[in-house]
Amino acid sequence: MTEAVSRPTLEAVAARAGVSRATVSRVVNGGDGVREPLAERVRRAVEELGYVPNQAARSLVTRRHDAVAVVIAEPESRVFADPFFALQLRGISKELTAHDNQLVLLLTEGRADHARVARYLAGGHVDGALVFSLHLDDPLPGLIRDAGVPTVFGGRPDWGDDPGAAVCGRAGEGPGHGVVYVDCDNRGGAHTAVRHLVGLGRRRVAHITGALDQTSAVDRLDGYRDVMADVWGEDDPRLVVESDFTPAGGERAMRELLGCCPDVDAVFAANDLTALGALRVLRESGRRVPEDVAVVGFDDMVPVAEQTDPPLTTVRQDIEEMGRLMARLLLRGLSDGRDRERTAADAPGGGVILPTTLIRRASA
Amino acid sequence: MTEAVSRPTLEAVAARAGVSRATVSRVVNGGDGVREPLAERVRRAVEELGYVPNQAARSLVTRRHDAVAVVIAEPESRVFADPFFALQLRGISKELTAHDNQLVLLLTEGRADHARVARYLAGGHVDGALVFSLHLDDPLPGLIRDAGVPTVFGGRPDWGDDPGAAVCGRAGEGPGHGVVYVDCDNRGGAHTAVRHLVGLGRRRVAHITGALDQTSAVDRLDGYRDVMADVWGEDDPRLVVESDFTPAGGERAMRELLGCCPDVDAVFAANDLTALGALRVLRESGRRVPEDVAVVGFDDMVPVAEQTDPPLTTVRQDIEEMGRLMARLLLRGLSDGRDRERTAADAPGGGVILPTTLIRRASA
DNA sequence: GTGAAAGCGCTAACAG
DNA sequence: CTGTTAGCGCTTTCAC
Repeated sequence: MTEAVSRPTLEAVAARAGVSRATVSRVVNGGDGVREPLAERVRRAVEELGYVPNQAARSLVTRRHDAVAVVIAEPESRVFADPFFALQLRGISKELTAHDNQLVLLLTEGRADHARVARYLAGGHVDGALVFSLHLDDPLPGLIRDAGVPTVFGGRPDWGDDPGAAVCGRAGEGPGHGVVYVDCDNRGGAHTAVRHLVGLGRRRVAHITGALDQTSAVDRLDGYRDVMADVWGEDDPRLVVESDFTPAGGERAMRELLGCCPDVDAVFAANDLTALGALRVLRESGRRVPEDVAVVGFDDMVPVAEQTDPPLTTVRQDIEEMGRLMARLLLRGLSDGRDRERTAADAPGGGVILPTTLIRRASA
Repeated sequence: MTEAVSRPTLEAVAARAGVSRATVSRVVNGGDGVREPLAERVRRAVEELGYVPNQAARSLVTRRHDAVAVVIAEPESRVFADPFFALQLRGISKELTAHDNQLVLLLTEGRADHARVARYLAGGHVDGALVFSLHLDDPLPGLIRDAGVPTVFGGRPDWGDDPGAAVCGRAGEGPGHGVVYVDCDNRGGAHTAVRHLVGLGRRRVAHITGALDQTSAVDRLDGYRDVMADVWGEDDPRLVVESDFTPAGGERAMRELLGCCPDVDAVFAANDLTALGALRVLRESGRRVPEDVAVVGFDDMVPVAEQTDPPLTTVRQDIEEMGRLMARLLLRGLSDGRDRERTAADAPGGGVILPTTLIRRASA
């Protein structure tokens, strides 16, 4: 384990280049207002000494860190079971990197970690935070809001704006005014999925929900109900089975469904993993997909959806883009905040909802 | 997006408690050598003002950051396709959190990012680095070594110590002396897998490799060859098919295998995802598993291995523990380095190899 | 035990 | 344009 070595300081570079510290600082930070011969001398000195600015010293005076915290509340290990989180992170990382910001990852395992995260955020280590508020009763969003750090949420927080916001636009001014979040159009995606099944001539369309303590699951359920009510006036409650976004949960729910409604001819699963479980049970029960029962998923986790038997028709959301967008929104907010003093009135609250698209494969 | 507010300083706390800044500093940092009545006054002032130390100021003088970088080189998106990386991160995060260290995540998408990472590490923003060196020809490990930051590698680097090191102990002094890494016993795990198949009476045991530009894949292949050579003196090269750790790759390889060696009666797949693909092709071809062909995987990604048909027999490695161990080793090295000046001689180089175990399910 | 004083390395007014 | 001068908020000798 190599030992860290002490780095040269601005002072050293200044001495070597025969200029003042201020001049070196100017060159290092863009070089505006330094005449070429001098600037070149400084650059050479920087090069020769292998000078790298000390970020701590810089932050101390600028009060900027060029770092953003990503907070992932993970009471259940489900987050790690599907690649959702990884894709999101990748999108975030790309955007942050493009703007020379670091990504500080804060993983929480439960209540005990909340205080730590709040303290960290309040401690002004980072310029802003990207928070995934996974569960409806999560106290974290509140704590974070109190910490007074610019924040963008991933997924509609339960106290956020109304979910029926304009696709790919700003949501209206709701109770959560001032809250910024990015989500996909869960409700609209569910509409698309269910309408597609209905359009296929299916009459007994069931829904296996996600974990209903997450807004995404609730919104998808609402979307399902919208269409069912629209088409048949009222829905058969037995066609809705609560589950939890996992393959095992999907299996369980599908079994329950076949038990109480053997005439089911279509299933809208809350996500691809759930659909995977449902497909397995359908096969076991001797049903053909899509001939006997059509199945639609949600997410379009490509490695999953393409590999199922038959390949899964699903509602695609661009997860990586969501991550990227969250980061972009945060960084924009930060630079806006720096350009001019911000008043409470122009806080750019609201949600950005990304569109979804139906990917037709063989299962429906 | 809430605006950040300015925090109280040490000075403010000192004023409120009626003591000097030095005293407050002492209390905040453990409180040794401050008499109780005073200390209590300070604590109350801290509480009332909601004081949180400014890390930048602290780092500037202590030269410590209590932060560790995690570098993940990800030229291919495969890293995100399986939960490997997430589990590893979780283990790391737990250990770092327990020691009040932050996790700075550095994701790289290609060569262009290497310089950035090297610069960041050299910039002294973090106390150490945890690096996953995924590919044999990766220049990153070298760059990082040059950056002079204490580092622990995840997975044996190609220029590291010899792979046949003692299980769960320190590896010998090889060419990569001074390099610290954590890996699982890839070769030994392969031995176990292949011996198990042989013990089942299988005579035509094939191996579908992982991406051979990663040491884990090479070591598993070597382990396979060890046993084959041991049992039959020499191996049939057609029984080894190169693949890439993905389900699609596993399918392709399995098809190739069935084409050239239709008499194959066992397959050792380089990981569970590969086994998944192989199982699919075997089923398609009408072969029964394990009756006609026995299959063993590697990793024991539980959500994958338990859900295959039939459930997968596989070599388990404790991924989360690997992450935790990497962090522990790094932190230990860091605190050792602080306690006393370190000489080159006592750099605790070497690898730590975690054991693997065979998990018997139905596929072999 | 406690306080006073001296910086850590850098940026940002302000002069020149 | 360039240099001089003050700190940013904290820790850490060093006196008392």
